[in-house]
Amino acid sequence: MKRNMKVSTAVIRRLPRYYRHLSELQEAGTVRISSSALGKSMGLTASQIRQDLFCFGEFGQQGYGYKVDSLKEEIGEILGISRGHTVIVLGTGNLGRAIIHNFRFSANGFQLLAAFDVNPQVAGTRVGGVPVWHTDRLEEFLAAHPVSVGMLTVPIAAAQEMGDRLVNAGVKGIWNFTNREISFDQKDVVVESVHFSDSLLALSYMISQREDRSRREGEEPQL
Amino acid sequence: MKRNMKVSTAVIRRLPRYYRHLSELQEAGTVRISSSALGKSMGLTASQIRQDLFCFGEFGQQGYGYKVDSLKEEIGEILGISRGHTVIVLGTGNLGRAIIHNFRFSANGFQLLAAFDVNPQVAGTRVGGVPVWHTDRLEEFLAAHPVSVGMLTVPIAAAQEMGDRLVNAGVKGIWNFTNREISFDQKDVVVESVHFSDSLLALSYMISQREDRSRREGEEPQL
DNA sequence: TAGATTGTTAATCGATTAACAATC
DNA sequence: TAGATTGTTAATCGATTAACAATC
Repeated sequence: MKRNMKVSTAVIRRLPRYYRHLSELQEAGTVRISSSALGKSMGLTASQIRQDLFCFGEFGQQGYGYKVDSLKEEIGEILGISRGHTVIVLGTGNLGRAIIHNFRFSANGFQLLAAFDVNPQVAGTRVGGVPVWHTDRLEEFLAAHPVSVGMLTVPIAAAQEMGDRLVNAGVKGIWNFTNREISFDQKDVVVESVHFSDSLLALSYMISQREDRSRREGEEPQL
Repeated sequence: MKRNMKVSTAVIRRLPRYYRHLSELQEAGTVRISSSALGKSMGLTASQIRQDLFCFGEFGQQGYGYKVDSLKEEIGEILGISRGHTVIVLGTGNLGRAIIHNFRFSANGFQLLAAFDVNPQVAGTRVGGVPVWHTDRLEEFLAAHPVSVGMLTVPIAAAQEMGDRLVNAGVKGIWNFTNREISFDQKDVVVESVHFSDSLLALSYMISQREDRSRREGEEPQL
């Protein structure tokens, strides 16, 4: 299941997409799929899919393709879905609550252990079944529970400070939802940011391009 | 401000990051910055930044660097921030509400016109100052208001259908927060997806790698 | 002026695509 | 067996990096 090959970030970013598409195929009852069929449905080439999988091992059968179930399973393993990862949520504002309520942590191999908030009114309550602690007790909690990932949905001004507290207490993964880039000296800490702003601005750029194009085509009607 | 050059998606994805970093520099009162200083703070090479900007024009001065204010302004223009883009929100569940409350649409050049929900109890109310319409009246609304982007925070099962309704009514940009890949026949429609799942699974992969590495190093203590 | 830094072309590197023998 | 499709190496393409003349 493993080669010692350096896996590019481009490949890493595609792995969850494979996993998601295979899950959908599985739900639809599809048993086998070829690299070309999967590629067509995902907008990739068959070569690229085979090349990506080649980084990790051999998962198919010549002349047949891939079994949807087992390929999904294998990619899940590669992604670390069955490693018992744990996560805590920092900040139970609108966004924190929304993600606690909506996001299927367990479907992605994560157990959501607790949430934290600075508001003493909220501490001691539950959000979506998850206990909320006061942020003052963060280090106490981390000393007692192994936490893989801290999810940051705190105000932008608190982002780096909360990140530092997590990292100093040994958390290795930061899932950053604040619109602030954060960084750490420890080289073994991984930061994954979800920047809504970057996403919308990229969309803004793309639709602006289309607008210009169609305006040009409007001015110069097709020959 | 424009060349006719094909701009790669890699460059497009970096533009919002430039914009964000320049905004932070501006807030910090920084007046000028060189490509090497900006690169260092963003984890890019000076060459890459100059090459990226070269796609769009000349924004610096030899021997001096870039004026933070005007470079930010120019990149904002490229991203389409002052084009008067508009957006509506489909689905006022936890996530929709959270984004309506938290996300600074106007700071990204978007005016949030309305939200839509299938729940008749919610229709007619306001969320964060934004009027909520019943989804039945979506087409009526779109006929009366120019909408650049529809933001999808509906249940996964409704994603494609709501997208189709938006696109059939002329909306060109879809900001997709559902964990379902959606697509459209119209080639001038742009879909930008925010897949929380993909993001967390990529993080899961990366921390799993670190776990393996540190376990290996623990077993074979450094020579 | 001398020093710094850009704009821009050329060189390098890495990722994607193509090709095909192996084999189910 | 013949047909299909993988695993894997080689070729191509595109993105990043390097270099340097132009110039502020």
